[in-house]
Amino acid sequence: MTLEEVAKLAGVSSATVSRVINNYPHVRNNVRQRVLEVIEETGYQPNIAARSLASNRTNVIGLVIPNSVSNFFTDPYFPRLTEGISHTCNENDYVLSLFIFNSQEIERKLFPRVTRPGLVDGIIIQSTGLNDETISYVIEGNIPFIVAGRPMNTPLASFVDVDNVSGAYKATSHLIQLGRKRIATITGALDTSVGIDRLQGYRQAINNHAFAIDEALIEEGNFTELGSYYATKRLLPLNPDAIFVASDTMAIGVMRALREENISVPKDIAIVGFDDLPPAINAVPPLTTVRQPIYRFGFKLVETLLDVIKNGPEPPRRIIFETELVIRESCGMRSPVVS
Amino acid sequence: MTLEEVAKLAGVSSATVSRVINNYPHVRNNVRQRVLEVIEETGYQPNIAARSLASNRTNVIGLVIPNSVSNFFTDPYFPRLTEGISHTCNENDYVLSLFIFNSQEIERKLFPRVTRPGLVDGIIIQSTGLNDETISYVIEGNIPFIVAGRPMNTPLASFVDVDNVSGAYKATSHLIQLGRKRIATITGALDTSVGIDRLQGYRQAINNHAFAIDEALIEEGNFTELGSYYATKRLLPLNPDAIFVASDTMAIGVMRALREENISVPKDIAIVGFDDLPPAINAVPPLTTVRQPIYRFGFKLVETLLDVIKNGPEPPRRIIFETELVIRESCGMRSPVVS
DNA sequence: TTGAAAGCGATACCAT
DNA sequence: ATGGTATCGCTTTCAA
Repeated sequence: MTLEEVAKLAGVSSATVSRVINNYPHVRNNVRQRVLEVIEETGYQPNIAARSLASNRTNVIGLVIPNSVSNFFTDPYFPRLTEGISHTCNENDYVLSLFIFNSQEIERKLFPRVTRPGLVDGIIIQSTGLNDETISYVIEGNIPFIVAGRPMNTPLASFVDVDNVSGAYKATSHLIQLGRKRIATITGALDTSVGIDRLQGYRQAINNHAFAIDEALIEEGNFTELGSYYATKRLLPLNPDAIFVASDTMAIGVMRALREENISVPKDIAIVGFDDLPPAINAVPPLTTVRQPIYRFGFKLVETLLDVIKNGPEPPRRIIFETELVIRESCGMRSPVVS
Repeated sequence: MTLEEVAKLAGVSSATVSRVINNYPHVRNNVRQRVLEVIEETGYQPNIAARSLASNRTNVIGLVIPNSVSNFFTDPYFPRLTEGISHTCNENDYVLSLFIFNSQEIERKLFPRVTRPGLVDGIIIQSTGLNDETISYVIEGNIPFIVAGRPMNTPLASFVDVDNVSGAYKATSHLIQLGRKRIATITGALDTSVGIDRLQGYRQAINNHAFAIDEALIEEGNFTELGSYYATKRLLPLNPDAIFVASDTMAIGVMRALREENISVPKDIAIVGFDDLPPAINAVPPLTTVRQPIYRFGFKLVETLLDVIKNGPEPPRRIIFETELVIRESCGMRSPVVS
């Protein structure tokens, strides 16, 4: 069943059918009705490939996960983000294609295919921070794109991010205000902007409250539960009384390590995480954390990308979401209301 | 840059360039070389939409998550599965499109779009068990498809599944052999084939070992951590000494509930989970569980779907993976080797 | 408001 | 082994 056949059945030209399908204004109402009836009866569906070829738009956007994003499958952050992206695509009648590059080899080989003409209208690329060779691929590909997370070394790129610095600042300041003195941090991977920014927020908070920063209390994590578990073990001999952990997933690992050593949270060590994903609520004790609007983040990525596709890359869009400290029990201060 | 232009630059016809690109045999070697050089120099990339239209193949497969799959964003099972699917698509030069339907309303509205001609060559659809109206949509769509998980009420569909019955049987039998007498189970959602099959395996094991089944010891869960947390609270008054939990994610919720009540695992209550995902290893104590080959599962889904696309739906393919009991500490029997 | 017709950029058949 | 060309099914001018 093609446009042509529908046109014939409705007794109009294929151009008119096309107009009806695409909701063009200047079609007489009874003609529109007749065409819609035929479409209904025949179950006609337009051929997407033909439409793409003729219109030079695919109505597909790609989500690219570079191989350097190591925690795509272990951190619930990404499924949640993907949900927001997918939902927003649906609402805009776009299709989402997923490009996950498991290794640098695959990435090198396959990346050029992502930017082939007639495949996608634009792409969302997960930021990886330093060494972002992926972003240079995209730029070469000469295709509209937007970065999820602050890209480094790429001043002209549009991106959506949360204010990781201020989020980490809030978390750390909170621990300071509760009277903690030896506040450690387990960072994210420090070759990512997220990891770097959250560490910077920690440093600023410590500095602003006139403590000296003890570099030994800074342990690099890698956004995994296991990594932070070991990082905690390394920290314990230094007797911290609080830890700001750069993700909820990592905070779970911290709590596991502390439980093994019979160290009480929050009495002996207070914990604040980052993300506010389900593991935070389900932790024992429930985790105080920095909430970021992940779903809206995904929504905004798509919305902004569609804007870039439509109106061009200039000027670069820079969208930064604020975060919110969610106080539960792991920081030692009971929340005034149950959250 | 188009085929035509490449042809002109190489001094051959567009048909020949097409042959070179698609690795046809009968092209003289020096001609092939010349064309490849021009492609290299110009950075030519074929237009996917045009190719799809002309060849009537898109080289795209769709992954459909019906709205009834409620745990897509909370269970690490799905990211892992998606990884396997994505990787296998990459290897076969296919693109993966993701269709997540968050609500029945969206699903009804959007499903017909998935099967529009020229969009995908075939789809993988996550099974939801009973009331699989989604699968009937696919069948109506008249497009090659394969079901992830055993479909119910759809005898003719090809599918890939794991042997959930025998997996649950192994888990429950293990608890019996360890001398547990009051073995409860927290099931998956019982409107899914996974939930039903794992419960059946539990029943068979109890029956075969000449216990009577105590229906009160069967609590329905919904594959979420929180759901099993509450299910556990409901079970405790019945004094079970073991629980077979139908997923690792749910087992985490069980352990949380037990910890709150100061009930020791495995001393007071032994636990066996299902899946063998990272949370199982990271649990305290490490979780005995039924391992299923999730990544290979994804691989096989794609491989089989490509076979269906190529060779037609008949006869229906039925692929069932075996499972393996992984003994850790939550069942009360120390593993002979550290795993 | 509608129709005719020229593309869009490949593939694949038919010749040679 | 190579070229010519019809064709895929739609969109989008242009003219009426």
